[in-house]
Amino acid sequence: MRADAQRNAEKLRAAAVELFRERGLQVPLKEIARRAGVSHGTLYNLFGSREALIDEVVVDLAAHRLDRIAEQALARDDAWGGFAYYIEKVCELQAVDPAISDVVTRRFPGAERLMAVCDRSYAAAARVIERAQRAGVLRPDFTRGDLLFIFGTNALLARAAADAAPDAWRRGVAFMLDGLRAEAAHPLPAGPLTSRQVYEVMGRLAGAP
Amino acid sequence: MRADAQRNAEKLRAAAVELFRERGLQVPLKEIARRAGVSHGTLYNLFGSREALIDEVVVDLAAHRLDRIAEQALARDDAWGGFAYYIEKVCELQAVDPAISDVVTRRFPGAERLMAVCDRSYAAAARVIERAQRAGVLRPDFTRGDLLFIFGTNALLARAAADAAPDAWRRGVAFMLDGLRAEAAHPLPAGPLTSRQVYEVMGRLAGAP
DNA sequence: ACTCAATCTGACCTAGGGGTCAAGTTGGTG
DNA sequence: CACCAACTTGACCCCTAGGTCAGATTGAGT
Repeated sequence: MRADAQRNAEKLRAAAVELFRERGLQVPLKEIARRAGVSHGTLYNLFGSREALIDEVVVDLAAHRLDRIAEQALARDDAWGGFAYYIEKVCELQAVDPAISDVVTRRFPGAERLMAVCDRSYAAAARVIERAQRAGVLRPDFTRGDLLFIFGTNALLARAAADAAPDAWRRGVAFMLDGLRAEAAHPLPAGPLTSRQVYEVMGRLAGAP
Repeated sequence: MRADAQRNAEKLRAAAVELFRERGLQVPLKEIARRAGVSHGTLYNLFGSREALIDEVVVDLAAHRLDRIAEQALARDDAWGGFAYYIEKVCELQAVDPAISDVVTRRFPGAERLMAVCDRSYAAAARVIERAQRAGVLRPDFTRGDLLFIFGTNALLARAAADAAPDAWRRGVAFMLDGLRAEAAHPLPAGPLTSRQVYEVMGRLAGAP
């Protein structure tokens, strides 16, 4: 790779990470190129697709932060505190960083590394949930799919409120958490979804056809 | 108004109500014209704007249904049952009818009659909430703004899940309701929003710039 | 049946995003 | 320093959606 290409790739990565974190993973690629000060043709030359760019620029960032949250959640003594910590921190991350919000929420089938991170994070979430359920503090009818829907809707709310009321999401999450405690549980009106269904719904929630 | 114009207006209203209820209030106007079998120019001639079309076609429908739900909620003896009924039924309506979902959610400043319906419905919701709070069954820190956010996020989830899992929204709403009971309440991490903030956020939640 | 205003149509304009590629520019090697 | 492959550019294509308007058409009054 020639030196100028190297430089341009670096400028593009920097611009991409900025814009992704400001406005989410769907920012127009042309705008990234504009901020980087290169032609959008160059962006396509060097990366080929949005997914490839995301894979290079966002994945490690997201992986690191999500792993850390799961780790700290599991490190807490009380299972409920760990569960609540996990949900709150992930939601906070979503509110603060639209890029990560989209990682949690959106399905990008083209971004392989990103999908791997999602899977790992999902597995960690499952551990947090199971621990809380075994301890009898989290309602037993709560599933990983329900967790994803919480994140999915929180992502949308937090983004919508980012300017006008940056903490608005906290109230919704708090209500939800109070409803997830084992002692608050009343029977659910509908059974759990298959992971196929969850996948479908998450895709559409984030703007698929 | 000439007879052919009358006929076309009728065809357009019929097509609009169909498409609005199938896919929400943002369906392309050209598609409505196509289904009505007229040119989109005619649609602009006869109605002028999307808001005007909505005002003619959706408002009464929505008003009637929303009023009925509020009425029946208030007719119930137990305040909690009434509150839960109200939320469940509105959310169900959102799941079943994307047009009404958008009425509840979206701000259409151009549609005067629609805004009036929203206000009336909002006032009815306030009565349901207050009654439940006075009875001590609904947590006292719950506000009308929180209710709108529930509807706003439910609208998005229900629409995303419409095909793959038509009842998915029920679980989320049930968790939420369990968290809204007075006896489930733990202190909230953030204070209530001003109505200005709620208005802003709802606007963006439904896709404003 | 004639006339003309009311009405309809569809080509055309805007703006925006995704994506491609011929032609021009330039890094770096012999 | 000359040369060529690597690289960059921006004009161009696609599409979707909103919106306008000159000219063709047609309802209905006489």
